[in-house]
Amino acid sequence: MRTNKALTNMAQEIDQNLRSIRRTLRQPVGGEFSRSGLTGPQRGVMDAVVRLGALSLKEASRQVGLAHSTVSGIVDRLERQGLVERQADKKDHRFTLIVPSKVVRDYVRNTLPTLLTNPLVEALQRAKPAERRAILDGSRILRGLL
Amino acid sequence: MRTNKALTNMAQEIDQNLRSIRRTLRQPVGGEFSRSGLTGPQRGVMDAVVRLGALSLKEASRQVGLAHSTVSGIVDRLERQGLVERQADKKDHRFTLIVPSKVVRDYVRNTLPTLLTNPLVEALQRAKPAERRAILDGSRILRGLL
DNA sequence: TACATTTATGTCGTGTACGACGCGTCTTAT
DNA sequence: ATAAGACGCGTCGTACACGACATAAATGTA
Repeated sequence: MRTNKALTNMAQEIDQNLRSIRRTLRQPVGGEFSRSGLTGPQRGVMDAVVRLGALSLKEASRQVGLAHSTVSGIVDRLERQGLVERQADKKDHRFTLIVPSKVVRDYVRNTLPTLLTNPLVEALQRAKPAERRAILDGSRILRGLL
Repeated sequence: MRTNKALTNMAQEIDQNLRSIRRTLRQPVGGEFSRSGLTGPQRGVMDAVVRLGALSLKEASRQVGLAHSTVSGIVDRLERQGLVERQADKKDHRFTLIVPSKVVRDYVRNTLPTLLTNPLVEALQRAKPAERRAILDGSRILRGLL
């Protein structure tokens, strides 16, 4: 089976690439806001919280595509850094609303646009249109196959 | 900036796709060998160990593309399951050789080819040639840009 | 109304994943 | 020959990441 050998090699390279990509994206970014050293997932949650103003854990989990238990931990750490607060929902006591802290609200009020400094977005900006398509298509196809 | 908005959306979808892919690949696979429930990374290390017979932690780390501290932990767990053993290198005492346990050696002796059941390889087998290229290219380009 | 079911959180256990640090070991320059 | 540096490994602290479970609250049903 010559084909299988080739596929195995291809799989190996794809695996390496994915790992490398993931590692880079997980890195804390140094963009104005994240002076405090936000990690990738933390930035994702902060982004959703700022964008939507206030959201439940469930909703946050949906927004970032992670299990609610994972997001719960991330919010724990963001809370410890004073970037978000947890509030019980007045209407439905099952919900915990995650809201940006005063510091963050003030910051965003003054310098909104800076939030977009995401390594992935930056990479896409550097990319040629054809490259963007290639990346998007590749990720879509692989995901579909799995 | 209309372009930025589009890029942000694209980044978001790519991020989702990558996450979904990663999640699937990390899943324990159910293929003969992994009756004991090996996880993805564990399978990766086992694969390298079986393929090369014996290798240092450094080499294993290079093979799977993970930090040595990460691989050390993985080997810990494989060791606990009796799948590999650690041996001090006779020549150079700095090295720890990771070798397959007797059980594994016997198993491999009898049914070698079954090792290749990797979800990524399976996905590639299902894929059309053009799709394979798309996946490979996409991952290469994105990695290059980061 | 009383009770079962659903729903949203939180917590726990396990397994990655990394960088920093310390220790023992080898190599090399003096 | 030995002191200085490089090297490999193990461990620690931190942060994901998930599923399973427990809890509390809302909703549906008899």
